[in-house]
Amino acid sequence: MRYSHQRETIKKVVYGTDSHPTAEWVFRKTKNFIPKISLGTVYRNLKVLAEMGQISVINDDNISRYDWNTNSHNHLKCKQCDSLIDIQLVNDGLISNIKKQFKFDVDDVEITIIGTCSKHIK
Amino acid sequence: MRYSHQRETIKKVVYGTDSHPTAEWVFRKTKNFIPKISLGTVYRNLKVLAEMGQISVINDDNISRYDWNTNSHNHLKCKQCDSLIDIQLVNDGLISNIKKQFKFDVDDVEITIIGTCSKHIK
DNA sequence: ACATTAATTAGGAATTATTACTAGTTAATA
DNA sequence: TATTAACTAGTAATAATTCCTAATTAATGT
Repeated sequence: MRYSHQRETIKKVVYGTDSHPTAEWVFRKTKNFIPKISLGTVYRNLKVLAEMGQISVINDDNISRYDWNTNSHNHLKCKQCDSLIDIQLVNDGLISNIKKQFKFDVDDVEITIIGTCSKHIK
Repeated sequence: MRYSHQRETIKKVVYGTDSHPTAEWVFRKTKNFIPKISLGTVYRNLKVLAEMGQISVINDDNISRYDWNTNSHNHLKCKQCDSLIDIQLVNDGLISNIKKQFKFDVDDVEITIIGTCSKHIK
């Protein structure tokens, strides 16, 4: 894998936010540093960064969002502001239970809690 | 809401499978009963059925899948065969914990366990 | 420094999933 | 049976993403 200024910049952009941005958002932000960058380049590099395990991909309402946090974690999703908030739920035993109960080899546990965040509870 | 033969047939098709089908799949199946049905009609009715709470929508890898089972439940997703298997995890206390810990009003908890199902473990 | 080369890019076309539009059809009601 | 508003088929439009290709560029050897 050759060095690429575009890829490094895209990576920095993703690492610079907690907002779980979309490709489009990363594209707009990266344009501030590389005005002629193309959207295809952003998509391609987000994909390779994910494949290299340097960022992770979140599947939110049928659009992909990206996250510098590659540790296993969970999300609160607020219906009002559409924001994703990182949380860490402890599921001791869950994985081994699943394995026993369903003979299912667990790679990852995706948990998203849908609701209303503190800012939007009236 | 007026009766519609198309909508009833689409509903029966979704209720007739455990496979969490895509709109495309429902379209193909429904064509066996109504050959001239259009894909737009399928999408529109899947949406209204979901709005009426008669089916639920699952967001899987950036495509929508539909489920007759509208009770809160969870899924095992096999990477090998791409199938979704219904399971019921008990999260006693999870919701009230989230509420306390994050001041977050929970509507729904989405849990998907990614891995390899029994058929594909070697 | 310079030439070689294979990876990478910009820009645009293509693809996929989904929604919107419209003239014609149909279920409900009187 | 006539009226009418909801619904449909067929197609165009949109949104997110991937693919394609000629030009550019990072890495390597000279």
